[in-house]
Amino acid sequence: MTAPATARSEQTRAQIVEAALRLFRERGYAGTTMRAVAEEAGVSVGNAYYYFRSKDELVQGFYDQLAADHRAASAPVLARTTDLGERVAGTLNAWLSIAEHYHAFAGRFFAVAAQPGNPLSPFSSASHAARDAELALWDDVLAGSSTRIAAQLRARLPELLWLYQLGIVLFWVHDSSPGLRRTRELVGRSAPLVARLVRLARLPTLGPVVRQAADLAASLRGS
Amino acid sequence: MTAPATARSEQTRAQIVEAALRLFRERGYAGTTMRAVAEEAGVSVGNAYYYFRSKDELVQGFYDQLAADHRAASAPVLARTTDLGERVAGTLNAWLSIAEHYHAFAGRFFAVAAQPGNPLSPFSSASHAARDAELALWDDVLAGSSTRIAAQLRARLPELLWLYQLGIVLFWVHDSSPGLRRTRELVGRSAPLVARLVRLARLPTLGPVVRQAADLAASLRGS
DNA sequence: CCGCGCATTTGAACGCGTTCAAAACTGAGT
DNA sequence: ACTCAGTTTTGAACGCGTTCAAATGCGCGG
Repeated sequence: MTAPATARSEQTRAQIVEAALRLFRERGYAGTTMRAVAEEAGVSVGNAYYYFRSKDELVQGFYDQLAADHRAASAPVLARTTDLGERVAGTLNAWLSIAEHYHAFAGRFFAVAAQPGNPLSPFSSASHAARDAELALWDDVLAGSSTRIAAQLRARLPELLWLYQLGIVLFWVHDSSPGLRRTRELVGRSAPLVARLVRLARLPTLGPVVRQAADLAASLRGS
Repeated sequence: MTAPATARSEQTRAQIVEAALRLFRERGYAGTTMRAVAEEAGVSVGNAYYYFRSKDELVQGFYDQLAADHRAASAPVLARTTDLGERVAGTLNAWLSIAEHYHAFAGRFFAVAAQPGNPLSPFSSASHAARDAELALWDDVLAGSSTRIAAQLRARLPELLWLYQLGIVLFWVHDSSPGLRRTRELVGRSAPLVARLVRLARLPTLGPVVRQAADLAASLRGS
């Protein structure tokens, strides 16, 4: 954010964001110009740039909004079941439901986010608030589950599940099937598998492998 | 490619590609304009567009070149060892060695490639030749290995290893450590783990899980 | 009321990716 | 040599993201 908040500036900012997200949905990202956003918001182009450093930054709201809504939308399934597979699937399906309004411009969003150093990147320090919120959500998925989890793995599982989610998201971005059916199927098939792997991780035979995987996940974090 | 080949056109094309890759390396992708590429190649801007539909398409050569070079660079390690972990690590390290010249603009390349429908996407039909070449390489990594592999998994492993490679590449793109040290460490730690998981996949206890994972990998392929 | 400093707004202009009509080139056939 | 058709080349112009100097608005203190 490039400007400190006053009542007037907050209103202008909100108008711009609202206009942008509406036009992105209607026309796609590429089909929406800054001139159109400014006009729709009732401000000048330069004014839009006073508040947002770039067109790409206009989609920041999408990311933050998603993370906030994800937790709320996941609450029902997390309250209802202790089955790990169901909790994982439910949490992912909650995300899919919220995100579907934005599928039209998700490709652009993730393309931008994939660039190193970009504040929108899920791995960037600028996104740590949203990322931490997601990690906390996955921690809750695990905490409320009846599945016994290998001790060395437990601390790393929120991150591994978050990475799993990113994989689902990547698949979703590329999914052009009606109703995003293929992504939902992928969730339906992979979540039980994930739950099963988590359970199997307690097998003594797999102890060394689990330890290695946990160490590896830890090293991904190293900065 | 937008034009049929004649000797003259091949020469012009080559000049443009050469100029582009040189400038991308020197100035990065964003710092290189099409006007600069055209001037460096000794042609007009419009002429550059006669051969390449967009600035992004100029990096197609990078992708194709990588896939071709990867096989050649992997040959020594594949001839030397039958240990699966070593073959996997060697194959990935070969890629890293070839690709390092292009690290400066890799972020842009992958950002573009991540967009749905983009011909540069590793998942697109336009990239199937390069993708098939990579899959064939991973098949060779497995075929020349002494590790016994679970039958239901074998057919799917080239793809799974390719996806593993994409994960490494994604990490590499974001790696700013000296000499891309962290990526090399990731390879060094994950390749033995992968080899171990492949071996463990033969355990009867893991049979159902392996079958499920193989089915899942197959469904990722759907249409 | 005026002046000041800061916040907000403006819109012309800039640079860049890209387009496209027209010019120039090339090789084959008569 | 000329004509024709196809290929290659050109560079001005377009649209878009973005910038920035100047104008306007606002609140506070004297």
